[in-house]
Amino acid sequence: MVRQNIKVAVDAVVFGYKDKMLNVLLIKRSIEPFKNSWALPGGLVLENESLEAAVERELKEETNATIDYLEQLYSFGTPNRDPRNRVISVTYFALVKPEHHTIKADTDAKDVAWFDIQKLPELAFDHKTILETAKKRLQSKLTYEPIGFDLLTDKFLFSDLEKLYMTILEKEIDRRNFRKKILSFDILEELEEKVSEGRGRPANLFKFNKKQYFKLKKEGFLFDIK
Amino acid sequence: MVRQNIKVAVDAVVFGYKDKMLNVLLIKRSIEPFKNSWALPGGLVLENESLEAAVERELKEETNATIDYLEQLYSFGTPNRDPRNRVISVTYFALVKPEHHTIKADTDAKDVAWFDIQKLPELAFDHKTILETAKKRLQSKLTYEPIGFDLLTDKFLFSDLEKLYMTILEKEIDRRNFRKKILSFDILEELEEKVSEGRGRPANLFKFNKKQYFKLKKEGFLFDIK
DNA sequence: TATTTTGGCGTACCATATACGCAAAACTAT
DNA sequence: ATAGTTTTGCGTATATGGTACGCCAAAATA
Repeated sequence: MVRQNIKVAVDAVVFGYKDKMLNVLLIKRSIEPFKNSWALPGGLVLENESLEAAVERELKEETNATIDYLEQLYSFGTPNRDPRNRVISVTYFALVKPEHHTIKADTDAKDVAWFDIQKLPELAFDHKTILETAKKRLQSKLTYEPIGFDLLTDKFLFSDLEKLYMTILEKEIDRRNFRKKILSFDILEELEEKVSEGRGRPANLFKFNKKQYFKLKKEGFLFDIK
Repeated sequence: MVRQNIKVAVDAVVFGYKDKMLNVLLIKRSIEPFKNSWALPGGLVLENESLEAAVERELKEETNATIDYLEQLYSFGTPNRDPRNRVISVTYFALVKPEHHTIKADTDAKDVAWFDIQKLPELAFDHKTILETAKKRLQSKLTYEPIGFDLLTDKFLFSDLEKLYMTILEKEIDRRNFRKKILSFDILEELEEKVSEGRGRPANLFKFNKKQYFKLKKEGFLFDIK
């Protein structure tokens, strides 16, 4: 076999929806290169570990995060993306619900933090590119798969869902048409509970019915929000 | 840095549209493991070569193919997908126009061949899975990007395009509505030339206007065929 | 000359997207 | 209290685009 000394790493772009803004989970590097820079969580794959297992392990080790959605994003392999060695990185795209937003609560949390996607610091390596790729994936996927629910609490208000879509897609959405469309899919469960948020008419809580969604999907239903 | 001995390979699923059927380019393995099995073209990435350069080099070496469209597909990294070593494969998705269908014409061609996707032989490693992933990508991408033209000759008949869509999407398409839709996009150039194919009324030749497509895309146009 | 085959244009209908009016239920200020 | 404001939730009208399909033209074949 040809002599080859390329290392294989995994990196993850972990999105969370916090304070009505899209956030990303970053870690502060404690070693060179890019010491003290912020970077995506990740690291080298172990000898006998699948790629997915590697991401999950790194996220657990570095951020203690609980992941609600995970999928492969893209592989980055430009020869000099890491100044030390040739490293190709298989990147992943992850979503975290608000109930899992507390990260590294057990140890000191100064080296891992959520960043509003609008106010990002300089990132190590080519992580800026990776993050932009992930953002595009999130935006397009939001329109044809119900992944928005993996960024909200189990019980949520319709206005939350609507604001999430507007924030991530960066455009205005007509409240009434959006509601009509989503409800027509018949994948939400309307709960009895009502919530009053200070002002305005109290709203009903909803729950995403995953089971129902997969049933409909199998029958040919396509989730589709313009 | 952690000790790690994982090899990095690239493999390509190369599609061609031949005899009104979707074809894939395969090579016959001359060494173990899977000696004499058919497999996707590919091989290990060289130390200082980008992933794309590696695919292009392997395709050139193994098949002498000229590629008209290339994009990354997915990375496969299950620990035991290669019985020898841990190998992760970054796979690519490629399209070849009919004018570039002749492969390995300069040497003996017995170890590389086009296969009708409906009549595939057994494939080495996890290449069957990779091919299925690629086929799904082709089917979905065909509906939202004008990649069908990279499977046709520069000048083509409308009926060719229509048959290509029906073949790849595996469904009937209404001739008249399909024509109306595509023409409404204003990305085709109607040539003066007419072609008579034996029987029936002679048809006009068309050309895909790539420049015009990118201009419209930049202005917000979305290619979309149901 | 009649028939078959493929090309090309046009129209009618139906589903869905989009725009937007309005009342109910809470809070706030006077 | 009462009027004004905010947010929720439902409904309707209209525009747009998908889909079904009729029809004729032009060439080859029988």
